[in-house]
Amino acid sequence: MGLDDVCSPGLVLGLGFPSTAENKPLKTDNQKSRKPSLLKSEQLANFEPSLTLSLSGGDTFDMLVKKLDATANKASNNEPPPSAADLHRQDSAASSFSNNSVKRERELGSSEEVEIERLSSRVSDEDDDGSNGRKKLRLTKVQSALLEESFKQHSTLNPKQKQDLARELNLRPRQVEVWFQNRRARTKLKQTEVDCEFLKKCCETLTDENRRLQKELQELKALKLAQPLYMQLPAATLTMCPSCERVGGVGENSSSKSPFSMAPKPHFFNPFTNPSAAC
DNA sequence: CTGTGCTTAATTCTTACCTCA
DNA sequence: TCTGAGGTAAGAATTAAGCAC
Repeated sequence: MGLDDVCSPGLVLGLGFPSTAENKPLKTDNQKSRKPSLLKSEQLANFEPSLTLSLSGGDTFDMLVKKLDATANKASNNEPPPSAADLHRQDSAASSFSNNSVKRERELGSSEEVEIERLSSRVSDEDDDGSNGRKKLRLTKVQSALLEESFKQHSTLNPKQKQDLARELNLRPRQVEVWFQNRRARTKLKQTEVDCEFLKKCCETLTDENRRLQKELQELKALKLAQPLYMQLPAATLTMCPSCERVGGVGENSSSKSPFSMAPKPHFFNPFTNPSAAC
């Protein structure tokens, strides 16, 4: 791998962002123009150059969609999930419910959402074994897959999307919301790790390059001192600084006839490809 | 069986932004 | 037009359940 492969001239710490607008979340009424900070975080969340959300278990996308459709239909018909294991997990998913907080109540925007919340609460009340410890929900594979699919389409949800997804997954909107929140956090963490690794590599490369150039400089200095004055820098061996494109020594004011003339540099300055640190 | 580390659902607090009086 | 209060959504930090080893 060459230096250019590791560090391109366009190196940006943010690693760039996709230009597509489709990943942007739909704005809610209260979010008509949510501003620079949000856009920035959205972009961070959406930018996953090396992170792909692949389907697990070797399922093709079509297979998954079929499975999800079937599951959604069953959920809407109150049919139990397919396997015994899934049944168990689904049950725990439906029954797990932690304490209602004032804050959560406040979050419930529509009456529909309140109704869903209330129905879900009912389930938990029925299953309540008397302990107040919070039960951890374990999402089924199907639920996770659908959430992932949805996350790929948009990393944030508007209230309607949340409602629909919650209904489809037989979860509370709050649970869908939390899942997306945590998913964004994990994405960001992963991206930070990737960025960190990338920067480490860049740092190592620069260090090596710097060491090499220092060595080269020392050698040139030593060579210069060792040569008699009349032998120093014959015109035919004059070298040109590729960085500033000026000929050092004798050919300084050379015209267009100069054998050392070069075409204008087509690239930006690149610390990884610039061969000379001595000028 | 127990301890440990990891994953992740859930909670709490903070921040940024918006609306409205 | 400016300002402060109140509300909302998202992120950061944290807690804790469940699981594998």
